[in-house]
Amino acid sequence: MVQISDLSQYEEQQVTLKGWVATRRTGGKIAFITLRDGSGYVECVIDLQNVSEEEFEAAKRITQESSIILTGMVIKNERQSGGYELQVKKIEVVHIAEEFPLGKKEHGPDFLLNHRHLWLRSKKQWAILRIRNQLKMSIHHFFQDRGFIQTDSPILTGNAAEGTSDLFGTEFYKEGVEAYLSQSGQLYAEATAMAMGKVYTFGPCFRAEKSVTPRHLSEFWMIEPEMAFYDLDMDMDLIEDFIRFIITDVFEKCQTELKALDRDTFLFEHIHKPFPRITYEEAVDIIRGEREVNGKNAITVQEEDLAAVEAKLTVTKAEIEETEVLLKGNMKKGKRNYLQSKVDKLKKELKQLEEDARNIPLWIESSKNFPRGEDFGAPNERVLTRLFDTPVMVYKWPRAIKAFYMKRYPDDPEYIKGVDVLAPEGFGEVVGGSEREDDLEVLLASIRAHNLPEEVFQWYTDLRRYGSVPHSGFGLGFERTVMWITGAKHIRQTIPFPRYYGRLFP
RNA sequence: GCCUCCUUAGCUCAGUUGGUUAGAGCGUCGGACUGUUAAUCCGCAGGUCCUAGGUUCGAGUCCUAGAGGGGGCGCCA
Repeated sequence: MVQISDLSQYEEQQVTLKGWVATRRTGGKIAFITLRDGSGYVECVIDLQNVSEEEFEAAKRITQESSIILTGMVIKNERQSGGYELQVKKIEVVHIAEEFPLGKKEHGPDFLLNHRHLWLRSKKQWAILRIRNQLKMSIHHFFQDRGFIQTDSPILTGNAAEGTSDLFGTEFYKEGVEAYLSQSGQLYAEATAMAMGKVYTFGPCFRAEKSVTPRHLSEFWMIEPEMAFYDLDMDMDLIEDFIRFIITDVFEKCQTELKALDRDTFLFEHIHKPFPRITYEEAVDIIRGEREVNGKNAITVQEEDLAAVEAKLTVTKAEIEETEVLLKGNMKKGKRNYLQSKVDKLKKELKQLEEDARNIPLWIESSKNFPRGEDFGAPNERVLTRLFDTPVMVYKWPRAIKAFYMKRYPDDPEYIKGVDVLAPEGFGEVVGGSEREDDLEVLLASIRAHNLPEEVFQWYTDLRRYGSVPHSGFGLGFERTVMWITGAKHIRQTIPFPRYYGRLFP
């Protein structure tokens, strides 16, 4: 059996392809079927000169997503997107599909999610899931090549790493004692690092947050490396190498997929540059417009964005009106369809622009009045990353807003040795990391200060009793990274079957 | 949890200050077409206007409640 992705090896040869009908167009004596087999897409030409009358008639009855086996010659044809087409000689039908619910016309998000099991077959979802696969392999390659041991944290745990409010719990193990689905494997990764040196986990995380947003799932995957004898600077060096490697590797290996997604190449063109490292306090100055970045001011940049949105709003409105006037006249059906779809598209853009025009002023206010000492909100992250071409690393955070296990600066104990990596183009946080507190007494005090139950952290504090060492690690949200690389507008597209508050099926 | 917008045919959407028999495109089905790539031509079918109340001579349109969905914020990865 030949895969579509390998067709270039079979030029001018006869092959048999097995797959599904992605699209089809029939004529009187010629028909076209775009066949997909999971490895790729190929246009197949069914010419009455090459097949029997019966087969041609059968071909005309083949519906979208029917499963078929085609035998024919592989012909080079520059007009086709893959460079090759199949001149069909024989058609075998495996199954004629019922009317497929997903057509060529655009669909709403809820309809698509309800048909996720079928939506996966569409070209963009195919491309995203292939990039997801490549990203996973690139991550493993990066760590494996550097002597890291892949390890697994338990998925069911008695430990709540950062509070219990957003955990899924069950009383299965002992009456009155909650077991939780893990929200992070970090604490266990730390223990494993003390045994193995450098480790990384790649496992599922669960958050019972009722957040229904384009960036949240209740079930997602996270990569959490943990390294013994690493301080924050070494951690940041590793993070930078890591991000640059995975982005570059995916970019090199997934050209076809990125093209199918119309992903612009801005990210990939700038990723080789050094990532700026700024402290929290410097970042606050930038957000509030009190410090400039390469001559760019956060407030004025947003005001310019708003002006641009408003200008575009006027232009779009005029264009819609103009097109609607045209539509009132007489014209051919094809022309009408074209104009109608243009209006639909413009109206959709208009909605988005109106949304932006409503929101940007709120974001500007949020920037101007940002209260020093607090954690960044989405608008603050957005404007900060808006000023850079590459990911930006923000380190040295106020102790009060970060997790209990992060190490204090010995000479500046109100700050901790933590880093957030914010992806450019307004994307926001993809990595959070820190050097861990390795002093037993300081750690215990921190656990108490956060009102966490000391008993369940007994084993964790043991790591500071038996050969405590400086160590660091970080966490990378896998779906967030897929979203970033693919440019997907919604995190729900980055995992085959997304789970979030309100969705358990399919 | 808060703010905001939406729910009309299988899908994406129109539907004017409340007024006869609710429209379009796509898709399906039937037919025409030898090179198509969402958008050639002709024709058929397809609707409890989200649900429950209310106002009115009359409600897809107005009011109230509920359900579902989108976007923003918060929480975060």
